[in-house]
Amino acid sequence: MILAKGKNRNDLSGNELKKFRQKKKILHLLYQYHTLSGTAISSKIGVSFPTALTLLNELCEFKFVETFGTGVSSGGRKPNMYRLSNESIYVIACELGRYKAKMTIYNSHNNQVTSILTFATNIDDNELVEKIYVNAQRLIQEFKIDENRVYGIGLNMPGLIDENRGINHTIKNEEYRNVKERLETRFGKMVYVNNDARMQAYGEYIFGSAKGHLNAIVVNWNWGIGMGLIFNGNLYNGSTGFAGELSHTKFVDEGDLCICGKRGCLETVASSNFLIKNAAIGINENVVSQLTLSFKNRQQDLQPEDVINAAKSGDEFAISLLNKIGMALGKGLSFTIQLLNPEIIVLGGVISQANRFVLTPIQQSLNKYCLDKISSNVKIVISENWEQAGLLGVSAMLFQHLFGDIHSELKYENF
Amino acid sequence: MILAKGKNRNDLSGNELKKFRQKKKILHLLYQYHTLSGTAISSKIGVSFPTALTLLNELCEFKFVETFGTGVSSGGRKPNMYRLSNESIYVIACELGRYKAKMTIYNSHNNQVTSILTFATNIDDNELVEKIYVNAQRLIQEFKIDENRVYGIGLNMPGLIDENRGINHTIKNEEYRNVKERLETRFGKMVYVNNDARMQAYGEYIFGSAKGHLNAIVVNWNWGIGMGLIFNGNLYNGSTGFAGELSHTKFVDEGDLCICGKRGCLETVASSNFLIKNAAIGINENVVSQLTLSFKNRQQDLQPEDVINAAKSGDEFAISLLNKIGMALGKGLSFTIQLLNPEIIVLGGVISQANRFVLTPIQQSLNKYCLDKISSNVKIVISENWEQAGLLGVSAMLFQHLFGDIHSELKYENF
DNA sequence: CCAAACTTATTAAAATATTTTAAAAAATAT
DNA sequence: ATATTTTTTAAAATATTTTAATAAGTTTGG
Repeated sequence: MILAKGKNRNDLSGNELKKFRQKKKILHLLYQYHTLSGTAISSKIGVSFPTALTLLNELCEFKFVETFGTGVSSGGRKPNMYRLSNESIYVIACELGRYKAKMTIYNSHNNQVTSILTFATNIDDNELVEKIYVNAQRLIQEFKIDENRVYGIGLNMPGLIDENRGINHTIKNEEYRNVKERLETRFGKMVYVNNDARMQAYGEYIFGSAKGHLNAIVVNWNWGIGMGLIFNGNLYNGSTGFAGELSHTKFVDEGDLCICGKRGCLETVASSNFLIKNAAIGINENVVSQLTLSFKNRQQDLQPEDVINAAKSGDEFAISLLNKIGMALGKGLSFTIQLLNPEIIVLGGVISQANRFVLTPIQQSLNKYCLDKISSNVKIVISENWEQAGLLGVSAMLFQHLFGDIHSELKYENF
Repeated sequence: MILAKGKNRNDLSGNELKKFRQKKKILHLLYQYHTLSGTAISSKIGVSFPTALTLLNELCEFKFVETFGTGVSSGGRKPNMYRLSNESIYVIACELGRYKAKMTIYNSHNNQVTSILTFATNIDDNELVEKIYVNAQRLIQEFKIDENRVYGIGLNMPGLIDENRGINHTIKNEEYRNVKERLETRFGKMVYVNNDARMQAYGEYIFGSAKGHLNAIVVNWNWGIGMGLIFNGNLYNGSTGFAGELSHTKFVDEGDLCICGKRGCLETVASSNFLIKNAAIGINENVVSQLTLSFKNRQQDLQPEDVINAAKSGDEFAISLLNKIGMALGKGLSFTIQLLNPEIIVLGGVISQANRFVLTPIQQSLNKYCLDKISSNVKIVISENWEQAGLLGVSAMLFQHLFGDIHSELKYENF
């Protein structure tokens, strides 16, 4: 099932290689633009119309591309439109959380073609790769996907990850760190691995609230403060995969001890940690609040969602706690904005659900700490489809790699 | 003098356009790699060797390219090497400072082909464009440059600049803000305009201490703290051209008033402002120091260089002042490092000349404020050719645009 | 150290592919 | 209804790639 007739990619002759590249370019264009006319394709890949048609016909023959009605014309014959075939290319997307993984399969129109499968695992699970393989097989079989049409596996997971080599340095057992290589061996397909916050950012950029904004910042606001950065329309990893570690910068001189070992990190004053810790203190001091009434005897059950819900029903104590972490995150964002001058900041994660109870104090902080002419141009919004952002991001990234725009081509036996 | 024989770029036929693009690609490759063999070029632009040779011969005919000896071989005939012709393409580079402008001309090997001309002007000078034109003509005539071979003018200047439209929003008189358009009209050639700190950063990235480092930060450390950012090998402007404004972030809660109107900006504690202000205070208090001896009766003459020189000769007061601004900048850089995980930070500008007197306190700050696993990978170095960085940067950027990698092609009547 | 075997580059021709041109088809605007 | 615009198709013209032969080196083995 390949773009060039019955040959190994490694011994394509010059012209076959040329056509192979052109076809990949066409697939990439169709992925990006959904539908295109023959004329549009010929001009975009820089060949004449008859040549473009020949290439398109061959792609149709192999079921990668199909015609899709006619397009609009400004006075003249309507053009035939082409799009990627609905069942041409699938990718498996997997998101690994602290205790469980989510998995689903997307087609080249970024439509989910299976349900979302969940299974228990974690980044230090030695059986991780095997579990991913077994569960992928379950999805493939249950939903009758043609396995030969599955061209890659994308995985996002917590930790410090080298995007190119697909190594997760946070995994304790050194032998299991090379996640990409191990998955590639198990599946025999292309694999892409990156950090969860960054893939959520990419998902928001390609499909979500940051769509169309070339310079965007996406915050995963929860127990930590993950940050994904999009610069000039590209995902930014940093030189060793640490970009966006705002969470562990010092904001309070002699502040609380942070899990990272330092004191007074932003995370200690602007995340769920602060929320729960200070809610507990208040409850112990019998502050007037719903939270005191509900959680006095079961503080260990208190979750960030509970504080948010209390705030939404008007609880002043909960509101004041959210106000504090909003101000604190706002201060952190103000540095970020001054340094990076983004178009948009998208907030996701549990705390973002507090909506105006955090948006207002964030804005107050920006007013205080930013130059007006910089901060007045940045939009701060709450993500609308956070649950899928990470899966969609990893799927989009995989398609980008498959179509060869990012990595050097011919590295994998695709198409 | 064009790549395609005697035609206007706007009515090139399909195949002529194709060849035009291929030739531009070859020029770009030769600009990047300096010399290449025919085989290398054919594989890099994706055509067969005979085709590449045809293109190269045509480029040689028009004097854009020349053969340049033979290359190395690992067992076989030595290849003919090609390079850009020494006198094929020139660009004018101009750097506008507070009170004067510097100008010179580079060839496509980034060699200066004229002296550096200096003339008095400023960003609010209504005669700016005319002065640039007149002085460019002087250089062209004095050094007998073929004016038809000058393909563009690059200008870097202070202020908030929209790179694409070439508009400097900091210019007071609105009618004179569109610097790019006005220069293009006057010269009839391609023009590139951007902010000075960013062009210095680009210069350091392409030719200087940041060469080869895909993620680099370049600091212009003087009265302000300018910052240029390189991400994934590309210059980053931010969404409205404000990227790198670390200088005006709040670092001291109730600090000194800054020129920006806010209080306690980094600039008030980490720039020449702090140095001179606090040196003056010390001198008034008759602190034991060379500076007191030399400047007691002429404080208005005190320059940052004087403090640096005093420190170099062992003056403890001067050393302590430099130590303070080093610690302060270090704190600012630690946020930047945590957020952006760069490979290298290059320091330029007057204060960087204090070398170890500032490098040591900067490092101390990083140790205090950064996670070790992030900061341990970043190199902090002093620029080695700061005086030319801005001119070289703008010249390199212009060549990138000329060869069509960045902007859409055919926009200008080049080649 | 020299000749034979092996590489790699260049050139010229034959084979193949692409672009151009022109004509037909299908739709829109006047 | 006719002229205009745009797409599609097919043939002719042009360009590119392949192939094969030649040239110019390097390496190896006697």
